[in-house]
Amino acid sequence: MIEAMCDSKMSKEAIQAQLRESQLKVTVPRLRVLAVLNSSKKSHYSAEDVYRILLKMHQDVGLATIYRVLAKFEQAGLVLRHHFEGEYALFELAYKEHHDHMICLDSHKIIEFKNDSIEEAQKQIAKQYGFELVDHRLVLYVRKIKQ
Amino acid sequence: MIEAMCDSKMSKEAIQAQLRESQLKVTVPRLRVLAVLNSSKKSHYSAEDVYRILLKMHQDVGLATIYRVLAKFEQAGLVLRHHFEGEYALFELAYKEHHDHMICLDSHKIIEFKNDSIEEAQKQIAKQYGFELVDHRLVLYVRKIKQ
DNA sequence: CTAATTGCAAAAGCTTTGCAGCGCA
DNA sequence: TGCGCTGCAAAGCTTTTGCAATTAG
Repeated sequence: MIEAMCDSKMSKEAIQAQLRESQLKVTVPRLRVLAVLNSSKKSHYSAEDVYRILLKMHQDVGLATIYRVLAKFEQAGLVLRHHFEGEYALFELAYKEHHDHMICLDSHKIIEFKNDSIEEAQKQIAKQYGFELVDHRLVLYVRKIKQ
Repeated sequence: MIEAMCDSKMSKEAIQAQLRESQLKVTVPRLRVLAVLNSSKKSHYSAEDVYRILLKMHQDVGLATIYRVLAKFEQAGLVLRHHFEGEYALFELAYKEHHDHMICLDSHKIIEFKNDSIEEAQKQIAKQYGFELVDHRLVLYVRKIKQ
């Protein structure tokens, strides 16, 4: 079967390897979902996004399956789940370097950024309160500066 | 009519004033919702929380109304909406000093904290990218340190 | 071969909306 | 009095679940 690679940055073999490393069974739906997430079009997808993209490629996967696959991926640490706008979840591959997000309130564009001093400060704050930092979410809501 | 003050930190008059200042009509449901939000029990409530608390006090307000009231309050800047866990929204009064949140993954307790250097760094980052910071959400997911 | 995975449809949250009646300013 | 607010029930969305059939290892 010929699978359109969805403009993926990764070979099909590499994607299969991602699954095996995570101790996940290699199935057609999982490969298809990973191919979409790996595609270079954008990096944040809702379950519905993935569903529609696969529909358009005539590589349909049931929406319920997509939710189950994404949940498995998240559990395996392959994928991160975000709730930027609150109504629905967005997923992105986790293998990238850690980063936070900036969302433009005008264009709804998502920009990724990283700042070490903020990362470090977070750890310190958790420690101050007697906790260890497990994870965090930082989202900046911004607007283009008008001149 | 005698309104149980729901252990509020604010007098009924002060709560009415909050509404008038925001140019909102003073109605019974709005006063009741504000009384709950102002109560000292906790500071983050879901719409359902507010609904059930008012039920228990025999000061029922329709759930739909609570959602509409909270939306109005948010719009007026009286209330902040959070999506800590993603599934549902939590609301808190906005008049308090700005702060971020730390959530214990074991106890689900919500701890508020403030850190000026992080606040400042955020502004700088937005600026670097040609944006102005409008708002932000920082949530730390933590666990008690085990000895 | 066995346990895990899939697809479909149905159900389950949370939240919003339509509409008729009520209430604040 | 007039516009906005409320309640109820119904609808909307995203996400989850039950179940029988299919598939990976």
